[in-house]
Amino acid sequence: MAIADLPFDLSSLTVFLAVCDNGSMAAAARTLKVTQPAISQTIADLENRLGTTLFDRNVRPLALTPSGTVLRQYAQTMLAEVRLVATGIQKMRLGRVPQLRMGVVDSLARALSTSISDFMHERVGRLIVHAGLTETHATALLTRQIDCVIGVDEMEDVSGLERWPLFEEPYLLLYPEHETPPRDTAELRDFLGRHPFIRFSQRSRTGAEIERFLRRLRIDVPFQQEFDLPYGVYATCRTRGVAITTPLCLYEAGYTQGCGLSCHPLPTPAFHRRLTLVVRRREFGRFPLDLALFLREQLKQDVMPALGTLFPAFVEQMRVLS
Amino acid sequence: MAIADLPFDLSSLTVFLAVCDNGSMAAAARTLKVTQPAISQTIADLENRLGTTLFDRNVRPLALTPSGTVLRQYAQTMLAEVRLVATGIQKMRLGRVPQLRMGVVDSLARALSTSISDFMHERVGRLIVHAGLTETHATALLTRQIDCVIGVDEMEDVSGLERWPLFEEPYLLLYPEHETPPRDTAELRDFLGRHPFIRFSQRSRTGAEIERFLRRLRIDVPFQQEFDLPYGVYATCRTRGVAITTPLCLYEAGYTQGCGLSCHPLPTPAFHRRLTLVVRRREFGRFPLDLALFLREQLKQDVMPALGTLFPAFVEQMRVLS
DNA sequence: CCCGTATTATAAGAAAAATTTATGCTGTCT
DNA sequence: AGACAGCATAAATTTTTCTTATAATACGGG
Repeated sequence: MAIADLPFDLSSLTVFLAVCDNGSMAAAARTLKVTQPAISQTIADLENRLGTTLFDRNVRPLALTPSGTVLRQYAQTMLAEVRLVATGIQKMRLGRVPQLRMGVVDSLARALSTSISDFMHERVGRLIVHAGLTETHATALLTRQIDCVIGVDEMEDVSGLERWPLFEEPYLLLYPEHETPPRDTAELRDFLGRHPFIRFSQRSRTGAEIERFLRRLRIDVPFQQEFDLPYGVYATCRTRGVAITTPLCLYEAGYTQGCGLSCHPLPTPAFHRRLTLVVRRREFGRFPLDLALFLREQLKQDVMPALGTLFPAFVEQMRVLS
Repeated sequence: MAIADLPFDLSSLTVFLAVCDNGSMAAAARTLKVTQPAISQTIADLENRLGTTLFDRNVRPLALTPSGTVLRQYAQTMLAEVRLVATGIQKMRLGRVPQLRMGVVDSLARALSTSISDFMHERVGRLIVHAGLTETHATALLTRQIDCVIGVDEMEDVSGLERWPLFEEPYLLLYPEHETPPRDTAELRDFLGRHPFIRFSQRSRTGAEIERFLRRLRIDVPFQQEFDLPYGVYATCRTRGVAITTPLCLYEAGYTQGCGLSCHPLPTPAFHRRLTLVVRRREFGRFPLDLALFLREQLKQDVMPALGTLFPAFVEQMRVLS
């Protein structure tokens, strides 16, 4: 039984309008592909619930009563609104969202912000972008303070999320260009021991991954300074120090050739950073898929060429994912 | 299963709003007096049909998703409209009708028209009154060209109608006051033979009933003239002729004492005319009952005193019915 | 006026939907 | 870590809706 005590239901209204439009219950039954008694009983039940007669059965074709005439108007309006509601919800499913709050890691702000703005303009009523660390974004996503995250996926063990891989890039050593870079793990350990190590915040996934990498190589590096933003790490290295970072981070920080710093691959095993679009499952229809496709295209068309120019030694290791 | 393929139904919307308002499915279940799984399954089905998630179940209390927020607005509006529709139909049930086309026999036009106008003013959006003969009204009622009839019931054998008896009055002989009225059937036969008989249209129930009455008494009267309207019969009698009519017809025609005509009871058996309100069954809720009660009151308060003054010999035979 | 055809109403049974019962899983708080 | 409240799910039960069978009624044509 229906939980709610309602004077009618939408199915009954649909049947009622079909009878009005077709001129008889038998014809309405044929149109709706059910039997004629199904229509007869549905109309009788509707009349019972409304407490009034809707059709005059003593003439052929059926005639509407005054109550029936009034209900017909209401019913047409109401069913049109049902379609509007469904269409409105479906627009959201198909990508149109009224408000989107997104967390973007610092390293992508410069690379994507202009093109993201264009993409969002026709798809999102209101866009709110939070720059910051993935740790903060992860918490905010899980507590529904933001709706999606672009960054290093900090929530691989969390269910109920959708993930769209975007980009993969290698970590690299940033060092003064007049130095001789290390060629193996032993030389790297020695090299990092002889230079101040500037590291990313441990609250960031990137910083945490770098620490894990060094522990795997049994390199215990006392860091001299720690920064949240890629620019902070880069600017300090230009004064004194070395860092482990990525091409995108450097691109974001404004790195140029001739800035007095060089980039050197790290010793194996390969060590990469992956950027992912993360949203809660099934809340925005296909919007996240569209956004991911768009971001990949922007990375491929705009960002990759710029990175290729700046970091020719790393081109093979930077990939737009799918 | 519901015949129509709809994106949702009103019951599901009601459940959805109850969860929104109560903050949890368990609380909504208590409010709606069903079990918690009933709510859970209803919401899941609604989400499936809309193709989007409405609640985030990974936090407590439940949080609405953006789609859920949008649907909540729509749902509140739509259910408010359902109540409006039901109220609108119920107003009709309780007596408020948008348009009423009524047939009123000629003999009642003067007696009731002013007070009917007042009564209808607050109950009927648009009133259309057709004066005329009951034969015409009966046909129009059965073919839905008019909605109710006040007059002599011409449709006693027709089912599907509601009848509200209003008034009963005697037929009487209208004759020149200088004549000696007949005292029995034989004298009546002789009397009618010696005077021109002015009769009501045979298309009217009143005319037909009078003919039947005379045939029962084996009085074969060649009529001189026939009129549709009571006034036509009355005016002609004032010139020359006699007629069988009723107090209300005379009242309608403007009969006054001193007009040169007198009224005489007809010989037994008693011969009465009954006026009835007739409508098609269950099309106007209680409106017909209200109208009948009102008409009876008007007949009692306004018409009966006037008739009592004009026709003192007939007071005992004129009755407002119930 | 009668007959044939189409339509509507109704009873009973079948099928589908909705709800309940039982129970396991998950989130939150202490 | 444990207790408690809430949500999800499977299976059983109940209710609703539809179908089948058939009778009653309206209408048009002969």
